[in-house]
Amino acid sequence: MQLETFFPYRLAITAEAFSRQLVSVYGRAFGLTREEWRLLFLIDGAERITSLDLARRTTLDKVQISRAAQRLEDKGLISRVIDAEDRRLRLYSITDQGRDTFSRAFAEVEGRAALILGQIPPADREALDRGLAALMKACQAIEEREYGWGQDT
Amino acid sequence: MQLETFFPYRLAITAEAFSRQLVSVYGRAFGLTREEWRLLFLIDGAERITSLDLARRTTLDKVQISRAAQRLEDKGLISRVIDAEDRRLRLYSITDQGRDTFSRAFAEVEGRAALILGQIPPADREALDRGLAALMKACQAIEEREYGWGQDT
DNA sequence: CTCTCTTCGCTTCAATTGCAACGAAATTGG
DNA sequence: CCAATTTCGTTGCAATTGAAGCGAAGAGAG
Repeated sequence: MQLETFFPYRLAITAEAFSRQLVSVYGRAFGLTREEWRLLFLIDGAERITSLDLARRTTLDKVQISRAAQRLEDKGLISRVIDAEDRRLRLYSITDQGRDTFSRAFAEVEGRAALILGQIPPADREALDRGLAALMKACQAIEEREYGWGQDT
Repeated sequence: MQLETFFPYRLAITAEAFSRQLVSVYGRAFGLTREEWRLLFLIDGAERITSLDLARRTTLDKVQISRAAQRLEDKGLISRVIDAEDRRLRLYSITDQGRDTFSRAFAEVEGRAALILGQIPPADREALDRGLAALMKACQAIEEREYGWGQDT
């Protein structure tokens, strides 16, 4: 078996290559890490959100969220306030500066993504979208099954 | 824009989820990291290979290769000898124990991958394969273009 | 041959990351 | 109402990772 033709390997390096392209945009031009980028993305879209929701909607754990949010706050892109109803929680919202930064970064990231995806013939692009959706569904099915079993098979 | 429907994000988390499934196999049952797994894969398939070739055929840099190979050698899975023709180079080869470990790990990994992919309807699986190939090609085209330009646009 | 320049692999040091423990706040059971 | 337990966010510490530097080996010019 050749490594290069092994499906899991092809998937991994392709996803890495694509991701690298986008990181080079929001990383270099806007100084954001991948975690910061994702948080900013969610907070921008949700005008007041708790860290529980952030954790639920990303694959980040609470420590990663705490540290990334800290950095975003230091940069003035988001603000955090203590929830009056449950004082253990923090409510996140985006600042004007954060909104501005995000919209500019998003435009560039989307442009870069479109540049790459634009090179793919429409039929292949549809195939990619379709296949990816199917794979994600299959992965979720397996993860749930494992969770149900509660052990490692 | 919803993060969950943003194509780059879907690609990233799907690839991560799939990869996590496989890491849980070769990681837990065989104690291999992803780098070690990839190196072992290549060395098993090539009965004597230099680190230059290993670097060329993975996305690992020379330090990652050096450290992963060190660990593989400590575990007795590979052996490294100095190339007589160019004494700066190391020649890697797999040991009997390494071959045995790899073949068992590979069978399990492939089984897990097949378990997931088997849940996908054949038509979607073909779409995935086709779309992924197209995306990889597009990424390579962009990377080469950048390299040609020699700068960051 | 000798001197310089490059390449390869390893090591060292700083930065990043992940795990576990902690304090603050809320919930539960009596 | 109060003590015990749970949950949330942060911090401290250890392990992993990345970047720069170093010695050994080879290549090329004179």
